[in-house]
Amino acid sequence: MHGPTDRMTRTPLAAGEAMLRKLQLHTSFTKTERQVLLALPMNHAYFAARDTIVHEGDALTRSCVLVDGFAARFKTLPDGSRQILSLHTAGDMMDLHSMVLEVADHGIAALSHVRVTYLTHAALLDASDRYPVIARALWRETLIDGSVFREWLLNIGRRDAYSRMAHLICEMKVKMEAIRLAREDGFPFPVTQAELADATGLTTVHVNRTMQRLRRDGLISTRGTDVLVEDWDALVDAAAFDPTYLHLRNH
Amino acid sequence: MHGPTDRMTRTPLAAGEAMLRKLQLHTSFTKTERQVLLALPMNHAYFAARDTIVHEGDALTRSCVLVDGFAARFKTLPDGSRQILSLHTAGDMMDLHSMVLEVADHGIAALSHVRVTYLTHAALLDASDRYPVIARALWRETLIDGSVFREWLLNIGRRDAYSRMAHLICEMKVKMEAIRLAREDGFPFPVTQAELADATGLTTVHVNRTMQRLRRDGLISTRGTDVLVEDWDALVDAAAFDPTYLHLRNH
DNA sequence: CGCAGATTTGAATGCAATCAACACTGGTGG
DNA sequence: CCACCAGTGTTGATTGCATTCAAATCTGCG
Repeated sequence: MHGPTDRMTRTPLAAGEAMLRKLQLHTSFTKTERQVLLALPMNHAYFAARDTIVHEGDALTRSCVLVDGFAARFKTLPDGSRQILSLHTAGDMMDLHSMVLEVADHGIAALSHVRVTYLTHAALLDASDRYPVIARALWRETLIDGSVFREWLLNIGRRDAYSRMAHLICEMKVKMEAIRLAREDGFPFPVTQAELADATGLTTVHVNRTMQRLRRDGLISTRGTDVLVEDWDALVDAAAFDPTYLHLRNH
Repeated sequence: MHGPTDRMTRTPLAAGEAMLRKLQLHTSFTKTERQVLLALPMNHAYFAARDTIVHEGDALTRSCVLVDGFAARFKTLPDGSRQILSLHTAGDMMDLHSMVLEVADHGIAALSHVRVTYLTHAALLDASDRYPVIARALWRETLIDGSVFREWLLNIGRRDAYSRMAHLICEMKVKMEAIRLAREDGFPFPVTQAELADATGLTTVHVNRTMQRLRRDGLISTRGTDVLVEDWDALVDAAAFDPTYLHLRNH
């Protein structure tokens, strides 16, 4: 694993935009607040698929925003088995909690070629102190994060493999739509079955067979790494999916 | 289920103390801040084992603190199956996140006879606005909450039944010790095997057999509803338990 | 082409679920 | 006082979902 391409330059506009768009899904900002957020000092870095963005146990002084691509947070057991805790898309602030907790109790890995932006905790805390709405928005972002973990707990603890996979696909579709990265002919989902296995608590073999069944049943289809939902109602039904836990305004 | 005994009187001192002691496990307060926290208007209520303290989907204007007894947060599936998301002991602020998220995306149930204290969101937000340390402490509390969910995700997704039960017992022991409710001869754990099943994503039958094995292997023993850890090292080893995720100062 | 990573398939095994009783406990009421 | 009952814990037998192990395609790419 050759380290990231780390460019200590001012961030391109799009980086702040991705974060802002995401925060605006649940919070309204004034013009000033938007400007403050966009003016935060940002460094960006690129990672290749399979790179580790943050290592478990690291002490952190900055949080990272996923600007482009797919990433996952994970924990590993001494025996090497891995559990993916969450999947992330553009705009996600993946370790905002480290702003307060300061030590990474889990790792973050790139699933595809990825671009991330770093925000120092110092700058975030400063903006939070000066603008209560920003503080509240960041807090809310971490709370939604927690809400998603709770849903995943239900997913892994009580749904069977079929329902579990269906639920994961529902979640990804809704997330991709929220940030306008889903199209009529499906959404990109460049995640290997081994990674899906780590995310669902299953094995790759079983993920494979379950995905086959979802296709055979006409709920989804795939083309390359894109997923197309063929029958949303049936998928939602199979998953017992209720998007409330995502706390998105438009859902 | 007959409603709670809801007494709209000033809270007895012990209620605020329980919360304060818990917050002080990770945050240092000045005398003033402590006084502000203890002076928050509190109403308390009692519930019997099996009562529902908060219903899934409720709109919330106050958060509750568990003062005495055991409680659990849970989600249910349309088919009636239930997943317990977390177990709580004295001092836990079980739905602090509702302060910002405002709708209960899960329920809270009493596992034993229970005493809770209600804090209005208005009062909490006011105290947060005036004392940044309090705001930070409450945020940290919700972040630790999220950290525990992540560990449970690993627990349920990747550990087998034996390791999973062992991990749950390790967590409870550490939590009970942190609030000084554990003694030499064990700690109270009045949770039925059906509830343990809902917490671990197993069935009651399998929980029963797994607990038997933990006893037979000499890792734990039980007396009534008390649990005594007979071999902590072996238990930690079986669970691959690392208390970092609890973010307690003394561990 | 040749190789590595990813997907797919097959067969055998096993962990945990399911179904069904039975035992034990504490509380209730006749 | 004891019969009764509900909830909890325990045990046995059976089933099945998911794992494990192994190997055969498939795909992209240098």
